[in-house]
Amino acid sequence: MKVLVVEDERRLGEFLKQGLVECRYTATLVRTCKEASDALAETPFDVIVLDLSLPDGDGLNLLRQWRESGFNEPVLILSARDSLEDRLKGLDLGADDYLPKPFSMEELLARIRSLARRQSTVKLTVLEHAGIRLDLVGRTVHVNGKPVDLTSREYALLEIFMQNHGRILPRTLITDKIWASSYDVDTNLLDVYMSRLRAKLETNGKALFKTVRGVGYQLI
Amino acid sequence: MKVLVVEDERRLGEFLKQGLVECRYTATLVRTCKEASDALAETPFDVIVLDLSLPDGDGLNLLRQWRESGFNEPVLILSARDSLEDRLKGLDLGADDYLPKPFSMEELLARIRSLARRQSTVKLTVLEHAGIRLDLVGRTVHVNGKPVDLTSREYALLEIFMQNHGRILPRTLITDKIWASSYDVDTNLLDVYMSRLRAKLETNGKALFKTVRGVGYQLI
DNA sequence: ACTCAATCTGAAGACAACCTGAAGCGATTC
DNA sequence: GAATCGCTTCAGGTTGTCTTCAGATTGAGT
Repeated sequence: MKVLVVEDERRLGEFLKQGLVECRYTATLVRTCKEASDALAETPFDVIVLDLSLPDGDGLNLLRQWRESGFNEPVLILSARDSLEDRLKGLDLGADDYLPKPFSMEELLARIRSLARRQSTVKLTVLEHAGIRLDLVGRTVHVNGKPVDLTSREYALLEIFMQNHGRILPRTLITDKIWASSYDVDTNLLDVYMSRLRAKLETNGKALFKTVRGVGYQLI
Repeated sequence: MKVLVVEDERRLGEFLKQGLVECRYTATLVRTCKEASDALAETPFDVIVLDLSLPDGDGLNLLRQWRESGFNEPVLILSARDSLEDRLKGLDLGADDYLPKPFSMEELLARIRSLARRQSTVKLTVLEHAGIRLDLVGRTVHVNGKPVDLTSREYALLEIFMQNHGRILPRTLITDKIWASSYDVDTNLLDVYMSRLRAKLETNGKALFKTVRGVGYQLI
């Protein structure tokens, strides 16, 4: 999780950076508008903490510039100006949050967590749905608490479904992911593997995978 | 842009709703946890404004429940409790913003805009109209929250109507898109499929598709 | 290097879902 | 009230999918 801190006052900047690092964020500290834009152009960040008063320009202008050129990273504004108008202006220019000084480190961290959570579509290590538990790290699968042995192909297939449950996945989309590009369209490998997955997972009789004729399959 | 307001105090609730409507949002006002969950299950909202003290439970528990069951709509908490701990708790339970009472309507609107803006980048994949929800990515269809199975022809037909709802679509325009150019004009395939779509979608009795004699059909 | 087991692959028949055309009935227009 | 257009139902035909099985391939252990 990478955070960019744009803050010209050295002591506050270092304090923020240290607090972030302690919470296992990767924090980058810059002091000017120019440095900030350069850093942003170079690598993507998950959250940006932006102070408004900067030596070479106004933070609000910088923000407007970013939004106009398509940067959509979540921005949290940090400011000593706490009039209502300032807050409104910041939010309408594309800020995602506005924290008036003075603030507690705890609250800043909570708000960063809130912003980051939304952004990252939550990189979970365990997928769970419809009684199926799939551990991405351990590569294990449990159905209703009981372990199930899957071969690597079967596992890859299930993972695609678990990460897209509810959606109807076209056959070509699935085969592209599992058999790379060298997939012969005339073969019925996918049918065979769907049959096996069903046999191993649908133990209690009720269907987990729905067939959509002419299109593909759906994990309900 | 749809906003769900969960607020039990009637005067404040109406005030919020009116303010939102004046800014051209579609606002729904509910007063209890149960009503809120029901509304959310039925249709998706772009932003949810949640008061913490509700007659039938705590807003924070409600929020936790939602997040655990996969609702990821942006939530803005509205609360008289403005201790730091409350704010932190709310944000870490999955709230996207926290606005202490008393607040100005202007600021609430600015924060809602900020939340909605972020959300709206992904929105184009779902068409919604007349109680029908059509997910273009997942290729799924829901009517009043309930999933409906459609064959590929039926789905293609519905998609045309959803992307042109309100318009009167000539029969030839529809058949050209679905049966390509090799469509025999003497057949009544379109009639057959319209009949099937109606049977599957018009469950509650009221007509969704209007026939325009001699011309075509219209999704109201 | 060899053996053995597990997994992967391709083919074929059975099966079921969907598509299609026709026919009878109902509704609307003139 | 006749004619046209649209609605609904049904059965045959087509096509996609399911299942099984045997041969090929891979990988681990000796």
